[in-house]
Amino acid sequence: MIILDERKRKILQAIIDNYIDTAEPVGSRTIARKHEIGLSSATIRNEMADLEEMGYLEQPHTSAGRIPSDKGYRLYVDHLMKLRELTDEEIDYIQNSMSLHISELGQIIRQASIAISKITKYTAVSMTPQTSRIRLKAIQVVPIEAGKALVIVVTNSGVIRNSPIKISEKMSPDILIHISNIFNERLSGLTLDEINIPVIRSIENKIGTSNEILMPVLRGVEECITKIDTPEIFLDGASNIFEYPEFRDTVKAREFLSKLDEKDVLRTLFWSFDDENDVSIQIGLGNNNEGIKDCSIIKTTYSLGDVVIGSIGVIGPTRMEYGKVISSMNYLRERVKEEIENVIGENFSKGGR
Amino acid sequence: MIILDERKRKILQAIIDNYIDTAEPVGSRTIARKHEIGLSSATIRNEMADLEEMGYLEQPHTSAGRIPSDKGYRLYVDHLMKLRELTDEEIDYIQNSMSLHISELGQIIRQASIAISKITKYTAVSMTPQTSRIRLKAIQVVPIEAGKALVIVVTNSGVIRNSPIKISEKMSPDILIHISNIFNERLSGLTLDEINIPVIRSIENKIGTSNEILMPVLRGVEECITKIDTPEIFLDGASNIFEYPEFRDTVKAREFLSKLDEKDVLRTLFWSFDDENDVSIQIGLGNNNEGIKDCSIIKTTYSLGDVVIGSIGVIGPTRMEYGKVISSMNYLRERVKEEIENVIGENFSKGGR
DNA sequence: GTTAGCACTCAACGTCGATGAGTGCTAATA
DNA sequence: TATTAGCACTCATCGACGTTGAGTGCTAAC
Repeated sequence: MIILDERKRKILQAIIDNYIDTAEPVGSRTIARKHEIGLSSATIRNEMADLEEMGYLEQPHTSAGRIPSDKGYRLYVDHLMKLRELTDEEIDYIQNSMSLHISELGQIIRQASIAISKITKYTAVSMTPQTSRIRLKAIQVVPIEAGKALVIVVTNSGVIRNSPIKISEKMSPDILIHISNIFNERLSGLTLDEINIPVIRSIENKIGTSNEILMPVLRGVEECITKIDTPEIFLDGASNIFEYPEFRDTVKAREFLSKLDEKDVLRTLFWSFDDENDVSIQIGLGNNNEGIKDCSIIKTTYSLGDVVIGSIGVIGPTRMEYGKVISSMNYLRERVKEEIENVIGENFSKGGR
Repeated sequence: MIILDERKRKILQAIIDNYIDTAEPVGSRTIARKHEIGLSSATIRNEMADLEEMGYLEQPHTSAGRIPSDKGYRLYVDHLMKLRELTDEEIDYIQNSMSLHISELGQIIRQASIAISKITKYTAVSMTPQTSRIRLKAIQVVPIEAGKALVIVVTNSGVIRNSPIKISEKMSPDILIHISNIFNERLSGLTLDEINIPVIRSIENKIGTSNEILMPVLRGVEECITKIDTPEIFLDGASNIFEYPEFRDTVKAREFLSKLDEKDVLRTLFWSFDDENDVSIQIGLGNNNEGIKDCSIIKTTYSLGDVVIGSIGVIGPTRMEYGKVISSMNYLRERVKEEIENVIGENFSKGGR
């Protein structure tokens, strides 16, 4: 099935390119002049009327030019758009910000988020998932000073969390090691939601409930797990939206920024569209989302084996420079992959297993 | 020295109260009617002319009412203003958000920052200091799995940082403990800037440079120290500024938000005025600071012994509800103190020693 | 010392006509 | 049959202009 004849495609592409550039409704004459299609404005006018009828264009009011509809953008993104190569400066910038050799995965993703907000001039959102598939890898109890120790939990998604606890002053390091070993033996390899009452009981049985170290350590482990399981969301470059005329109205800007402050909304949005490709795109965010309904999200997800470790997205007006954002994301994705492999030293793959 | 006679003070207070409330220049008639001063508008007009001459008031243009000058606000804050009691809801809110029993100091301060931005409806800024007076308290190297370990550094300001390192696969836990002990012995008690080449050398001598574990651990410690020394700044409730008519202009709002994104500016501002009292106030942020020049900062600093552990501030238009913000800060301060004592279990004092 | 009265100032607001970009339709053209 | 020139019509935008009303400073009376 052919979608649109060649001429209509060319015209639609020209219109959308122009609109992305100027944010002004584009008229037939503009297209006839600026884009080398050998047609008069009248002909283009007829084609535009057709395109509107097919739902690819809209008219803000009778005597204005046309603007693309969400359907129009979709076609544009899927078939018409040209990817925009990154400039040398942009490549340099990404290289630099990704070669800090940060050791924690969350930090790498955050860094990438900052980079993409800088390069695309849109707002970047980065988040960690809340997933029951994360497995514990190691648990350690480490003495800090008399009466104080640190519980440390490491997961297979590369997250490290710690929680300070108070213990009896006369607790010897040997006991701590012993307890660490038991916790490790019983908990490591389990996913977060496999840790339940029976498992805890089995630890209690092994150590003995009377042991005064058990409770603080348990509480410490619990706190670490809570921290791991508490999804984090970061915004970078939120004030970039002021670049764009669609937010020149304070009310609009406010609604946008307030919406982004509602982390749960953002989370729902982010995981609501699928991610079959490396980079997936949601055009138009629907009517329930006052403030961001005329926005699009372009996002990518990072995994380690079959565990999702985080996700980065760019949110901006539907009139977004899709070509540029997508190229940036693709490139950044490669760099992040390399960096994660560097740090973890394991194989990194998109999904699969 | 008496500052202003009783009548002028009453009138000034009434004007500032009114302006803080409405954001509109206030005229003589408004004061005569709304505030029970038994004077006619004409008399008040004369007094207002006096107050303007003395520099406490300003006139946006000839036929408008008066607005307070920075000097006026200063007098207001120091002598005229009434503290506004917190409502039961506000107290409840603070109690709840402070009783999560978070174990890390940075998190407690962040939590307090979120709370105060919610209650005051202004933007809250929280930051950790960059100070050379922080001392290391403990260093530990903990095995995670074959070939991987974690370096953990704890400071006397309650900050805990970790850094994963790669080690030889056949490294035994005993050696790690041994190395931990040496690092502890040589580094704990030192301030960050006391850790220099000779100190490192002494560790090398003790362990022996040939030891293949030394370098990764050193690098891990270094990374932890960098993390400790990297000041963090958080903004909460940045979109609150849209509440206020002085930012109804998109340009203004944008300048404000962009300025807050420049972390170093914020840092400089924050530490540029002194903190003799629990809560200190800077009225008007000067002309170098486009975007926030007509703003005030109200801030408080938290210390543990003689080490500053963090600072929380509220930034908003000079026309700020000083009474409310100050009460909230005072109350929150008490709660944070309690919470820190809870966690640390040591005495907490403002500065002194 | 206080107040009533009055002339004057000036931002804010609404009205109104001019302007111009853009459309749809029709008739002429290739 | 497809394309284009021409024309009447629409409608947002913008500047000019007069009105309104809040507020002032000053003077004269209380």
